[in-house]
Amino acid sequence: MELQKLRYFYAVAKFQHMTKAAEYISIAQPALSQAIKSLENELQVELFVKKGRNIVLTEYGLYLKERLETILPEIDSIPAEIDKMKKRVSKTVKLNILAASAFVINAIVEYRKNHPDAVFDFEQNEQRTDCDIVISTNGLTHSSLVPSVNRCVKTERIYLAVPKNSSYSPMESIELRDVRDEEFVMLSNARLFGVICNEFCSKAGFYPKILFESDSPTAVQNIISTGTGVAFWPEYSWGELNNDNVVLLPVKTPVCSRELIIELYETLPRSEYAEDFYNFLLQQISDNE
Amino acid sequence: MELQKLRYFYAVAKFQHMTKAAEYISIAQPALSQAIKSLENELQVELFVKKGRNIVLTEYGLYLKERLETILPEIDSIPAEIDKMKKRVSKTVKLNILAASAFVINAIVEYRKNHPDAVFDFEQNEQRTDCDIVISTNGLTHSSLVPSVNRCVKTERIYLAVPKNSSYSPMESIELRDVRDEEFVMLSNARLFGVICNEFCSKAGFYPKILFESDSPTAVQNIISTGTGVAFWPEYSWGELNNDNVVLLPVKTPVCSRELIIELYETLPRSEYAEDFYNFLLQQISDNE
DNA sequence: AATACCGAAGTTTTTGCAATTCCATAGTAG
DNA sequence: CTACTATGGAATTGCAAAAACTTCGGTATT
Repeated sequence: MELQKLRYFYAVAKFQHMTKAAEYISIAQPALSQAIKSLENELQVELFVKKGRNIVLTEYGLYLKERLETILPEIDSIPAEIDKMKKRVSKTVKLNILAASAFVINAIVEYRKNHPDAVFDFEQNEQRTDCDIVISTNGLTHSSLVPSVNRCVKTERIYLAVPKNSSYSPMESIELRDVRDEEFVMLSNARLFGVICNEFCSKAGFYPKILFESDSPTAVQNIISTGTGVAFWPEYSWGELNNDNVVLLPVKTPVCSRELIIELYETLPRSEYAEDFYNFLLQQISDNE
Repeated sequence: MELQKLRYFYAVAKFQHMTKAAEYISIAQPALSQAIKSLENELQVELFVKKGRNIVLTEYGLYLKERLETILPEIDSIPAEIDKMKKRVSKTVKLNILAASAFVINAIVEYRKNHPDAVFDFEQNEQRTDCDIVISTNGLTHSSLVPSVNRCVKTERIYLAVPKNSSYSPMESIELRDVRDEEFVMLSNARLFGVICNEFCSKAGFYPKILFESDSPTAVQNIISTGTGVAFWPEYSWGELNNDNVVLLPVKTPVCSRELIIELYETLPRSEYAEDFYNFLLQQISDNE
């Protein structure tokens, strides 16, 4: 019961005519006769009977034809579907964003304005290695099996966000130890960022009092803007800060920054937009400076 | 996209392991590798990727596997279904009953008491030629393409049915012309039988007055039994007459009879019960005598 | 005479196997 | 902790068997 024979059979069943069917599928007529006979042999059933010098379907042949009526289109749709998938996949950029997710999300939104057919597969997974673009930081040990084809290390300054109505807001910059008694808002799930910030504080000689641990930069903004606390705010990672009630102050000492590592990989299948989006990301960072 | 390759692929997809799959489907591992590669080539897509020293499905492979999950069982069910059909068909006796249908129906009911799995395909169609058993009469021109393997011609006497309360009922037999003024009940749809009966009357020198034309022997019985008419009643064709209000009289002149021709054919596929039922039919006629 | 299916012989393509190679992991010793 | 070795597992190559096609000729139907 090979598929080809079933297709042959189906053609003959439709034409009810060997020669025409053979012509249709572009093989010699004896080959077709043989194929049908071998199929009949396999099923141990007559599929056609001679009627005059033509042939007609038997009860069994009719049944087989009806079954094939649904099965063959089903099978034929597979290559087409896979082709569609291929197209979609080639337009997909696989991202592994271990840091600076909000920044990348903004970049994606911006990028799609000019490339509306681009698709982004966005993950945060230290294990995953088969991505086009990985963004990590100096605290992370993301080890890919293959070397990146391009790699950019960007120093990201980390500001102190203070409420506008606080006494700090008019300052140009600040010493971190000056806010040692303030209450801090920290990101809970961005643990790595939390670790770094704690290190800053310990360099400044204090251990921060935690007012609130939140999941989202937005929540951090909201809490700061109530005037009840301060927070560290990374230059790029959380996107632009556009809240009139919060002010970002550079920290004089200690040096508050971290390294953003943006890597481009050659994946298979080749992603059409990967390299272009990589360059777009770097440009976005430059524009922010 | 041959079915075999798809099956091979499916095995590999299930095992996620070439060698094990090759063992499972009983071919050598290189053959399997080649088959998969050729499938990948046809679809222009990688179906597996190496992971360490094993292989795992790609996105495309996963999709193909899921599709096959429904398609393969669908195809595999076909031979089984055809086998079932074959069994059923072999137990079917194809009848073409151009005369004596009631008689045959009784025989079928009787026969199935001893052969409950026998199936009867009962038709009345002068065109149809691929039947196991054909019953016709001397007035019919049923011409099959092949000669019958067995043939039995039986003379069927045709009685005159009269009401029990009529003056004819005590007689042993009757001259047809004696009932020339009676009103007749004729079968309308059994046109051939009607023709014969009209011939009998014309031989007897009269044209019968028609009281009623009916479709069913039962209706004929009912009408006769009201005492309002007489009718011709074939010896076998309409089954036994068991009605206390009607009496069957042999007709002395003209000779009232017709020939029942019962033929057995060799059909393909071979019907298991055809010959046996043929003999049963003949025996039923003998028993009636 | 024309149409249409079937059969036989020869050729090409596909499929399968065996031996081998290549690669990645795991184990082991210095 | 590095390096050498063993092992598991897939890919490559070369060759044999089987399947599928083609051409040519045959036979039956109209």
